[in-house]
Amino acid sequence: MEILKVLWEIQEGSVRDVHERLSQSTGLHFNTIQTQLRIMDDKGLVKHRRDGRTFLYAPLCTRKQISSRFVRKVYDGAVGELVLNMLSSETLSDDELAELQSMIAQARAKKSRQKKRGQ
Amino acid sequence: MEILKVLWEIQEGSVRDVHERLSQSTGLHFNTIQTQLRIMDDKGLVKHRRDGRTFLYAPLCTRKQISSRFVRKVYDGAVGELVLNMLSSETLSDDELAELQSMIAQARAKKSRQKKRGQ
DNA sequence: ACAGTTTACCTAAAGAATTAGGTAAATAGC
DNA sequence: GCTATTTACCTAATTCTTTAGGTAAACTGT
Repeated sequence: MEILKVLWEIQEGSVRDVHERLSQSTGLHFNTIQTQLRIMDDKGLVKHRRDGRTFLYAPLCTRKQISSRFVRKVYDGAVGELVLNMLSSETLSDDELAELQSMIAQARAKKSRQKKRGQ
Repeated sequence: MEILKVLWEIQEGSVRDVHERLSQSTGLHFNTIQTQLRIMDDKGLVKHRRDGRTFLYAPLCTRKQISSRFVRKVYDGAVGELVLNMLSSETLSDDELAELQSMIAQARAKKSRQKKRGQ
């Protein structure tokens, strides 16, 4: 997960790039990151391309995909329940809440347009 | 996860109870469920009490806790981002969206009351 | 009382995850 | 040209996960 987060941030990077950003916080060995990236590559979580002698890794899965998988696994897909849980347990700033409201309003508007078009 | 979901549903149950509800869908052996429950017990995910000769297991963690852990792990705690992602990628009915909106409105109202009190 | 069932408990095998050591080739600095 | 560094690649140890077999004790129905 930490590796993915780095790749999401830097878009693409070598083992060294990733290792540099994780070594202070995790203390993990260069080869550990290298092995993890290879395994993640095998699993299709990341991809790599050659740049001269070094491999540049890039993420293949997004936070969104991982989150969708989570919702399916834990909530059987009931996103509403997850959001409800998060609203009641996590700390959200008023700005964030306001943004969420407008996002939802947008989603509803879009939905109602789709419905109209369908009729 | 499947075991936890059963326990959340039935509150408390024996290995047999859990196994019965999972055997059709998973085909897992009774002892497999038993071992998993023991391991989950060791890890503090569930607890058990004796009822005569049989153990009754009950969940110790909630969906909410698991979700909070997920948000911390994947989003570094940025719940808003998760919700945004879910709104844009998952299918929510208009009823659900409406409910979310009112939940958020409630959360904002609560927040503004707290702010007022703090002043 | 005895046969069959249910249970906790013990054990373990196979596979995946996590970590990192070693090596040889390429490269860069002097 | 030679030393030091960087890198891919190979290997492996340790731990965790997932699954289930076996056993002995308790219990149940007859």
